[in-house]
Amino acid sequence: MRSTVSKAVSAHKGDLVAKLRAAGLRPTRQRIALGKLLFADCDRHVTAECLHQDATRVGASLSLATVYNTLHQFTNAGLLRQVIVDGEKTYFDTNTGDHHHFYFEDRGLLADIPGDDVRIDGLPKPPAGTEIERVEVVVRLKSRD
Amino acid sequence: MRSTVSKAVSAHKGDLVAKLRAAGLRPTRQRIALGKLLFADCDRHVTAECLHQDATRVGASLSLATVYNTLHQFTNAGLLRQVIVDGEKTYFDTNTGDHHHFYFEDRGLLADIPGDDVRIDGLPKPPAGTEIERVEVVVRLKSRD
DNA sequence: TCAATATTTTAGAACGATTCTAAGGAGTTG
DNA sequence: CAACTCCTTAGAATCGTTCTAAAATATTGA
Repeated sequence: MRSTVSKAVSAHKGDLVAKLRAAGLRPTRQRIALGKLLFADCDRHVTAECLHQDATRVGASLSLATVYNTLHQFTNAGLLRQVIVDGEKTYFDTNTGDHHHFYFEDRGLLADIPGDDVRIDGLPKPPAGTEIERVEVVVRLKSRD
Repeated sequence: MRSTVSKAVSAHKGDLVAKLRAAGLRPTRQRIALGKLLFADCDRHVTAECLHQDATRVGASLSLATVYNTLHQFTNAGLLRQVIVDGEKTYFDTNTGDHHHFYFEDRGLLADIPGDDVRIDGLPKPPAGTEIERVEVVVRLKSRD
């Protein structure tokens, strides 16, 4: 038995390697470590900085530059999606499906709103020569005193 | 009838001074110059950098730091609204009413979508202890080839 | 009007997230 | 294993934005 970390991690190492290969990315130690953190359990919303901390905490030693590179490679491969809600930092969402977000401004945290529940009507058609790439809804929340 | 939008600029200097005073801001040369650029004609979506260029172009000489300060002061006073659609830079919108945006990703430009036309249904209620500050819809556009 | 006081402006330094560089390390293929 | 290509990395560089503290300007009251 190799990994004591969990009895049933949802992303087996084999799956992850296949996933990387399918994306044209070599399954390096660093990418596997990050992939495990990102795709093992439930959906996540991470920044480069916090993923780097996670990795360090788990004992994987890799540079911040690698985290940035990897997040972008994963995003280009369609494994992640970038979410912009805050001018300071960029978030990456492991949920690449159609959905929207709650943003907790106080704490700088994101949470998914399932896309099926939300309907948007009355959008004008896009200006000539352009087409819609995506419609993003962000519900900005503040904590109530 | 005070303002003929045409030859007379819609924001008379006097109005602007009153507006600044009402916001608790002294009507300095710099704030008046920026106020004229921002509130004179139609709604605008500016970045600090581009407003600074505008000001320079018009012959008002002020520092970039002042543009930043002023944009934030105007925002705090409710005269502007901040829009975040791009990790690189922050936009300020002279339309402070309820409305949404088209974002032209190629060109980095924003355009208003009147809020009345758009309806959003099926939003879950916010988590306990929080309340909605604002719901923002961004329609990301790409130019069609 | 002028002096006294409070606010603003500003140049330049500082900052923080992100990207770049170029050199060494690691995965792959035969 | 050799040869090749791709990846990682430390550190420098970038860029938008904020901070600093000193000089400039607006306001107030006499």
